[in-house]
Amino acid sequence: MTDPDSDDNGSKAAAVPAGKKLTITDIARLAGVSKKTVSRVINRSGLVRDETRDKILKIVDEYDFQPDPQARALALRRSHLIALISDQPNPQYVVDIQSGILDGLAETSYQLVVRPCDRESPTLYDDICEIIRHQKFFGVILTPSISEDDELIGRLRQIECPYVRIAAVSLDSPENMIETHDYVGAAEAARHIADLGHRDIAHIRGPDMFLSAKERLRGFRVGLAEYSLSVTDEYLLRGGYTFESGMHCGEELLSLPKPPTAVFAGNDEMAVGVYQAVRRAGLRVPEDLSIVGFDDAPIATRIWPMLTTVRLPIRYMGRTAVQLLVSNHDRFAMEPPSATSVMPSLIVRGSTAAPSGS
Amino acid sequence: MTDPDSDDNGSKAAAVPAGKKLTITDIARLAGVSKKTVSRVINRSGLVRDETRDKILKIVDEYDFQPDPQARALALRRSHLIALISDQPNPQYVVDIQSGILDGLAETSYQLVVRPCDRESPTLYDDICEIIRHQKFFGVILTPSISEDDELIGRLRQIECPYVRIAAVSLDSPENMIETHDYVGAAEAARHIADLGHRDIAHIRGPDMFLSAKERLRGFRVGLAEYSLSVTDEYLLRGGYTFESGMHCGEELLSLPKPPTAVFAGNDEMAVGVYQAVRRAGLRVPEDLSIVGFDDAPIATRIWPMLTTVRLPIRYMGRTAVQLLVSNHDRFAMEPPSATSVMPSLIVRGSTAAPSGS
DNA sequence: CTGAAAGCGCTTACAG
DNA sequence: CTGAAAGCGCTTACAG
Repeated sequence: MTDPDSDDNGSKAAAVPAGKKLTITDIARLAGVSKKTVSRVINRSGLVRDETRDKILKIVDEYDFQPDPQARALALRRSHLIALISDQPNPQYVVDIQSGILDGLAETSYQLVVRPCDRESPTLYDDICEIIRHQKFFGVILTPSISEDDELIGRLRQIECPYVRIAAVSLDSPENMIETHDYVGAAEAARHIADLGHRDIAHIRGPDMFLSAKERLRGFRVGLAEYSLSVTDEYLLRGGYTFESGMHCGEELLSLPKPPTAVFAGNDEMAVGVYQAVRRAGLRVPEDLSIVGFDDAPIATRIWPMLTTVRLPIRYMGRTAVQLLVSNHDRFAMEPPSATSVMPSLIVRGSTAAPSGS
Repeated sequence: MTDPDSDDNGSKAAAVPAGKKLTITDIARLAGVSKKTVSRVINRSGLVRDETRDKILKIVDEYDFQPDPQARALALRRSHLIALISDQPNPQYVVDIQSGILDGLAETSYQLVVRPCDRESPTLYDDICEIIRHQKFFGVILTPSISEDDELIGRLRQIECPYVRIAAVSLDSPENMIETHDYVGAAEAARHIADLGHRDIAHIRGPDMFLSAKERLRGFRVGLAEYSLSVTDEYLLRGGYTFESGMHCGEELLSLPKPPTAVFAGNDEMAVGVYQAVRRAGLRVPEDLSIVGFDDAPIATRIWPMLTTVRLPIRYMGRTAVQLLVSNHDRFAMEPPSATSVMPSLIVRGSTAAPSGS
């Protein structure tokens, strides 16, 4: 009655209620040390005798003790919540990135919170900073195109929020970047098209807001240049990374006095739009027009003929991003990733062939 | 020096540091009441004089005070985290459900945590219960097919975790269900096909694990029965809700001595697989085979001809699910949804036409 | 190397 | 209707 620790069990050593979760106090009592020492072991703050540490770790393991996330967050003023901040329109990209992040987070106490955003919102920066502060997010992962927004990054730095940006080129110091080198994939696409013998080659670039649009165009030009080829002005169109814009650009290209024999679309959505334009014109892929996309979206293998495209290891990128983020700021929780840069690869399928004239 | 409240500001009323966030103690001091009274107002526990409440609310508004989520969760033993537990293979479904949930959560302090799962995992139930207990999730939202798992639901009840299940039919008491009535959509598909004059009608059903597969078959049969039609055994195939399975079933149907003139695929993925089979056989959609899908996935409008299919308001379902979940257990945070049941609708496009023989 | 005290920002009985 | 005390389960200076 006078011992506050023996609330629902008389015996001391066995004072571990079955269903109830242990606290750091229970562990301390079981190990015969103070809470502070247990805390030190859990947080690997060193300065604990090996013997003491081992004894505590044994008990922690035995009872599968995990510190309460909310209590910890309250005391540390920092949660174990990681937010994915994204304005990605491609659902497959979103799901793959999430899967990758969750792969990286498996077996840890970190949780993934999803925070889509809209770059058009006038209160975007304030909203993001406010939620980070209020929820005490451990850090955030940013995908294109919001990852390319330097003003947002400035705000994140200001509130000292750890972040990792996923983008086509390096925009930041390496510890904050996953680079996807879209440039390289686009150059590969160019070489493939040139190798097939095409000379009248078009490109439908993505919107200015996406750095990837610029990079894919740049890489494509470099790849063509290796064959002394280039994209002439009338063959260079601008789409919006949407199916509809791809279709319209496709129609425009096909209505040219001399239509191109091959087109590299900035992403698969637009590439599929070009298929549509080809069909509507009563023409065929790849006989009348070779098409290359970028993304390797599911539709690339659903459509007929299957789309030659460039693949990015998106799930792997998610895993790497979270490893980078966590290992930078909690080096005991996670190993740093072996590489922070990934390479796109060309997947050749049925939508590309030699031009029929050749 | 002797007043602990005046840490970085001498004046009392203005003792509100700019960047720092206010706590309930600050609000109490500003309002000249105790923390407990502020807490009562925030939690709407009544028993506060109107005058006092108004004064406090005014200050809460003025300083935009929001209680600390971790402190609250620690004291209440319950967080404001809502988990989406899902084994949905369709990325568009996942993204749409998430968007809907986030719509419902906008302007609240609830956060969405994503927890994909694998029904094959032997430790699935334990893993889910453990994470719920440890993170003190406010509640969970379940999508097909995991939402159809009664054993999991039993475990959730056991640990008293609030949940909402999204499923084709009612499997639970109404306060825990969003019903999607796949049955109704499938019956519509049947009527449409029958109306066009088809008599040799096939169905590719989904896997047993999905209740939706059963319901879509059931609804389809009922719709056909209204026209005194039925699906004969040789025209009833089983797929796996995947593109490949749809293609194989399509090939099987086309190789029949008397192939069907129309097929209702259990989802769009399989429907697109049938397109592929038709093309490989050198035939055409819809001239040689009419095809109807289910989902209205993005690909439905990308493929040629565009796919006649059944649409479910998935984003709306997500919003409704979260409204139901939160309003059931925190009636001040959210209004209950106006309806907990949604209806599928048939979208007629180019993949269906009268049979060529007619 | 280890611990007692105070604190993170809330809420829950218990008084009054 | 309102408040002082204790507690949720952790960690942070500060001692020793």
